[in-house]
Amino acid sequence: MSRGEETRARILDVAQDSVLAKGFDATSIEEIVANAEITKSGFFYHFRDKNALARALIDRHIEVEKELFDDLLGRARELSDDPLQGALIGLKLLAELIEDMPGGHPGCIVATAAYQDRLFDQDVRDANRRAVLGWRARFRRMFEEIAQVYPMRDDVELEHLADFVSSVVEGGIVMARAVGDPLITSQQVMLLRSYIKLLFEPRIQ
Amino acid sequence: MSRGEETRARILDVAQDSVLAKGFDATSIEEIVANAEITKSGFFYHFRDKNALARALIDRHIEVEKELFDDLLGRARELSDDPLQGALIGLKLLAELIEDMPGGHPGCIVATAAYQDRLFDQDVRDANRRAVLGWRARFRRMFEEIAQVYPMRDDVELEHLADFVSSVVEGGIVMARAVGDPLITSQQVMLLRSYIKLLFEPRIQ
DNA sequence: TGTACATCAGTGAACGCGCGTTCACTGATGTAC
DNA sequence: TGTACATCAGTGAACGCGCGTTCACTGATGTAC
Repeated sequence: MSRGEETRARILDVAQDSVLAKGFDATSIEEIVANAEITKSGFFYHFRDKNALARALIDRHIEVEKELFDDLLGRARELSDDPLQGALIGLKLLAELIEDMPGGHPGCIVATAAYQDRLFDQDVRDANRRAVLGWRARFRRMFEEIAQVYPMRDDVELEHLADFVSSVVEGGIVMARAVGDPLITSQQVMLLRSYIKLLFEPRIQ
Repeated sequence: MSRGEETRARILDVAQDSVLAKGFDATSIEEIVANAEITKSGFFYHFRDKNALARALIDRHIEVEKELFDDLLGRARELSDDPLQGALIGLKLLAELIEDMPGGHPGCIVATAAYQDRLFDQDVRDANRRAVLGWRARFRRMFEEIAQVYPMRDDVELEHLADFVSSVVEGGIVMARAVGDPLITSQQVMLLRSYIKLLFEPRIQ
């Protein structure tokens, strides 16, 4: 990583912290450059304007999250050949991952962008939309594999079910923040896991 | 309602629209007073400062949401004496209510406040916290009544389950906004309903 | 190996605009006698 | 019923501060010959 790339990454790091805590508009460039220890004009060397920063934050978020899930589901798949058990293990790993984050899940910039969309230009909104549709496709595949092996106990659309994963995580983050209890997010993920179990797991009785 | 109360309500109405669309900080007082058709100083007659507006928005939101749920669960209770059936009917009514909102659920200011909390003073954060804890208590009672009659198919905490209702709604709103498909929120509520059904409903087989 | 030039990764000062807030004032309505 | 005063619900002009953005410049590193 060159000096320029390092500075750029540092800007994104400190910007993300502030954006998640206060929202995009309330995060001033002045504040970002103070924390990143450069000058204001240094910021504008790396980003054409504030919108370009938003775009870069979302793009990087997509990248990081994709790697995280690849890793998580890959590990889960190693632990079980069965797609249902793999998914259940994956969700448990996800809950543990979130639980172990100091101070709770830092928040999702896709959610902040969703609640501030009239602020951003079409580019940013598109990037945001693509991120969510990417999650949908990923989890849909996961549930399709399960549904090929196990009958469903209730008649629900796999696409809605795929979105349910994202919903519960996003909602769980909002709840954790609102109540001030970081553990809520992982508890909610475990309830999602309970649903998947009841929906697909054959009854032993 | 006196003239002053009408103006105050009009200010809150237009402010809420903007806050949900762009976030609190990005909503200027200038913009609010333009839409409410008063002068800027008229705004400061009704609110001491911008924080007082945030506080009032959250307080009113709690009030409105409480009435909405009282009405909804009351109607559901009229349709069935059984607590489980009542809850399932209530969730279905909720999904329909959200589905019928033109342009989708307008969003939850508790969620925007959750993602911008460092902006607000302790008063506002407390109001926000109380709102969410109120929901928790309400849904917890609902699930306790069900659990007294029906055994649970999976061992989950009723408190977490109560939060799950809020999580799914909040997450569903985020998803609907991010994807740009207003129907997602009600679809997610129907999945929550599916979970409650599988979790409590006795098997017929 | 030295020189000339180009690119990279910034700096420092200045800009104008919009924002939240204040303050002195005002017309309309309500109340006491 | 009329008058005096108080309160309500604002108006209009001005303020200073912080913000995003621009622009001319600069030292360090890379590249060609």
